[in-house]
Amino acid sequence: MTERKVRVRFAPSPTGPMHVGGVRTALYNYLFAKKHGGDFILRVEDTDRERFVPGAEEYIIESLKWCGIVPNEGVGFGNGEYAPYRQSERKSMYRKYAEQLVESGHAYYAFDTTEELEEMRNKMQAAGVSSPQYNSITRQNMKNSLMLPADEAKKRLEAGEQYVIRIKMPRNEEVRVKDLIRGLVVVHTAQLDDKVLFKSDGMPTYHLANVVDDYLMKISHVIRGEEWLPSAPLHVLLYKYLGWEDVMPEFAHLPLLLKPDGNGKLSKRDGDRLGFPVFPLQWTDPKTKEVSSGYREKGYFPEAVVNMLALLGWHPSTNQEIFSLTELIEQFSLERVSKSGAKFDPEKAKWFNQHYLRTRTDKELAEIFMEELKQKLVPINIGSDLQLARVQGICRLLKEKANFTNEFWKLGSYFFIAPEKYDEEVVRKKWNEKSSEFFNKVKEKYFALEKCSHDEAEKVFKQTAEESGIKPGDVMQLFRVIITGGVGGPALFEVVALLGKEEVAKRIEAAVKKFGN
RNA sequence: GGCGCGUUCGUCUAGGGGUUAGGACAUCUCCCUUUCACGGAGGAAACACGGGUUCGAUUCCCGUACGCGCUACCA
Repeated sequence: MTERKVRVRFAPSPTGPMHVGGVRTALYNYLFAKKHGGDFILRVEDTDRERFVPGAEEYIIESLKWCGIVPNEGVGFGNGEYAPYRQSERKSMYRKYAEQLVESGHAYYAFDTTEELEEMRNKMQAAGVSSPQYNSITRQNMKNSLMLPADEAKKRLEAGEQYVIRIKMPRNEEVRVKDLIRGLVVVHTAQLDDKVLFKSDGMPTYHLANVVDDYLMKISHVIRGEEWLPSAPLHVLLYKYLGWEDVMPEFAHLPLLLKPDGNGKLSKRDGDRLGFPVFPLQWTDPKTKEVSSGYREKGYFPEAVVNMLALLGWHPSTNQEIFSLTELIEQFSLERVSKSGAKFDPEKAKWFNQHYLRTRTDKELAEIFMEELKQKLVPINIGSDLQLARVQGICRLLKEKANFTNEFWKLGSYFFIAPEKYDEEVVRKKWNEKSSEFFNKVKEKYFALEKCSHDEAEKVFKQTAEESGIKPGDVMQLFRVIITGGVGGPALFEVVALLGKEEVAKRIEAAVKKFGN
């Protein structure tokens, strides 16, 4: 069994946008597969038609692509040898396995209607049973092929009566599930119920479909969320009853992603409430038109999201925090996945993004920023190389100040538009009777310069100050306010150089006009 | 309620029978700096509780508490 080729799958249900917890599950599957030279498969588990949401499948595919978690085979990724990968398209394959289980005595037909099931539950609750189950005891009072006379069950089947197939859970056995993260988990079948395997609409439930597909697709490791741990014994039993025990995959149940404040599973609402995305991509609900924000649209880099998610529940033996996807593949192991749930931390997510922002070249950032500038209708000549070079220069300064590229405009709009408002406090404190004369002198000297580089600009400024008997430090802040309107920002003479002497002159004139006398 | 899983700084975590319990984010102080940020230095900050086992337990065992998950013809 250890000789088997590693094949893992990510098997989401298209019931809505996949959130970051799903992305992390996909990521761990991907890392594990790549680490062992195996395959990563995307299988869409759409056995529940009621909950199907249009666009959800496309959303999942696009999200994986954006994150760089690319499956070897599966829906949207060039179907492979085991196609189809959408369970709705595999519908015809499941019935025979369900029937095989009936024949071998491990499952049975049940004809109970929804009303009858409800009645049974109500009765039992009235009798003090808090969560009634359809199990080895209660099944004796229900309408199923185990209790009905043999010919009646057959008759009902032939008459086309609606039925489901349920597993015949043994009365008192121990089921042992070996989990790569949690160790051995032992459950008694007395606690388990006769789960429906095959629904009356001809579709399998998750439990059957999952086991059958994993078997057929030669899946070697099932890596999924912790919410599946309670049903893992059922799956183990299914492998046994189907005669597939020797090729049963290994299980690894991942800890859950928790909400940043308080406790509980991270949910869609948390993002809205706390103001950070829980989805990789922006999503518009097709019915309500409600929009949920996404990491991509919020300005996160996929590397940052992947890096952050990788460390939420997994840790290498070193203190390394920054990982490329390649490094993650090299170092990943299921043994180092933690057992407890991880609270999601938006602040750390921001820190990761800041890191990756600084690793981007000025040119890459300029390309991103240009897109935004176009939309802002900034009067710059987008097509020209000269302007690209200028925006690159701006990005070089701005990337040291920002966490996200979408903060560039807020941080650096003064590169494109002269300030309209000036920091009042600085003006009030620093502007005096000598200011107009001093800045006019600076302006003239800049004009005399052939090229107003940042070195030259600084030298000239300081010289002028000295000549006027002013300490440079006393006018620096004022100069910044005249140029940018505000008090913070990149090295001032870098800004001056990028703006050019004509623009600087204009801004000095505007300020002198406004505050002079 | 039942069953299962979990519990180290505020958060993510390392560690593991004898440690000054380590790192990162956040926070605070200082340095750098014309500003903001970056960067650097430092500070504050944790083994849920109770019993065992042991010379010694945060680490192993058992309970308790708390949290989470599951308990559908949903996945």
